Amino acid sequence: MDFKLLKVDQDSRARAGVIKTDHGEIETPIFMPVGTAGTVKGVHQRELDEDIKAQIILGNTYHLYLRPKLDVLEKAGGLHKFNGWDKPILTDSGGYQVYSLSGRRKITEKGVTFKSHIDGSSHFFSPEYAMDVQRTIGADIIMAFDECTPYPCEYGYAKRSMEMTHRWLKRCCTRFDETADKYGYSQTLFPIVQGSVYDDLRKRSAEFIANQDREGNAIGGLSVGEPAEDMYKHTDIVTQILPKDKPRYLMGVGTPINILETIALGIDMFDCVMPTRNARNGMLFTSEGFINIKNKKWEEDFSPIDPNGTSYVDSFYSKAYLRHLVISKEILGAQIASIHNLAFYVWLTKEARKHIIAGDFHPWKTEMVRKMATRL
RNA sequence: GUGGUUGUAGCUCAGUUGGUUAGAGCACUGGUUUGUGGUGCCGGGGGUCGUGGGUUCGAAUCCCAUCAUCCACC
Repeated sequence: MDFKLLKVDQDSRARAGVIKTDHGEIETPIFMPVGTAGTVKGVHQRELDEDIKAQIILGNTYHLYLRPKLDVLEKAGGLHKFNGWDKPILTDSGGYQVYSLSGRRKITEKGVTFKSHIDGSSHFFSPEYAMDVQRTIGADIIMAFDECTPYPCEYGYAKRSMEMTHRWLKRCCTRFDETADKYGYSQTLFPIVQGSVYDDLRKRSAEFIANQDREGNAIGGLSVGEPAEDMYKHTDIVTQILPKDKPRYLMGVGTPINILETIALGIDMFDCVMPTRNARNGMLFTSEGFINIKNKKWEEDFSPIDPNGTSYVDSFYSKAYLRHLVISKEILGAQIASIHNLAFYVWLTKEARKHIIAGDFHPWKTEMVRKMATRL
């Protein structure tokens, strides 16, 4: 993997760059659609590529490991071959599920024992095994196995958890470095900064992660319920420490406003379930604001979903029809809304990049943030 | 025609030996969802308890009549 920084904004720390992988280039800042179980829910690979213009998607280690299971993925020749997506894939390590499955798992220094949500069976992930699993899935970018602390989280726990995540990271790096790329293309490992909402912990963690000198770095443990101001503050602390010549990935973020604000702080990569999950529930993001398509006021609005939208669904389908589909829980409703929202998210990051390069990112961002807060 | 069953929110139904402004789920309506368990979560509107009488301090609840419903038998 290779990262080239093309331009840094004069009024903020926003950056435009290019990540090169064996599965193609990624222009940053970039939003990465989440494809938990090897599929971006409700979206065809072709739509992802041609309509949404996604440059990289996510897979989830925990989910893929449980289903279809590793032997199937290995026989398929990796996730790219299995699902037909030949652009880059990043896998989350399962660290987030350690957080979201609390109650079904037990964390020790060795690793995490967890129970499958599918059949209740017990499984164990060590940092080493999380590397092996992600290599087998065939991700281009592999994430370190971490503990994502909840919010709120008391200082003592946050500190101990962060220190364990750092020790786990060492183990991840060792295993990653002593194992080979699996399917003939290069794989890389991103470490993750933790530290909850404590300035000194975030600073320490960012320094530790920076010192590992991997090809890219991530910030985790945010967007777990803390106020947006805390998210910005800690992203700010961390991006001032992480190396400038490597991509920075803010995990799990966020709303369009969160994305714009943290691009300004120097973030290059984002992922979030919001555009797809909220799409399934009728929330649409547009360049003029957001829409709850289920609202009665759209019942007889036969105008296009989003006249400014970049995807074909935006002009092809009307608000009234989409409202009908979402309310009727028709599959097509989830598909149309997901394509729309993902196309918008990718457009938003692409547009940010354009303005960073053009040199007018700051005024553009200020105006966009204002619009994004508008309920249509 | 006779005997019985059931009538409570748009739908499916709870509702104690009679006891405050009659509840739930779904539907409707508004908000929310941040490294996805095809979801959660929070709020709101909506009922002359089939109808008409009666008993009682008090009736969805007990009594009578009536209408509707379904079942069985002539």
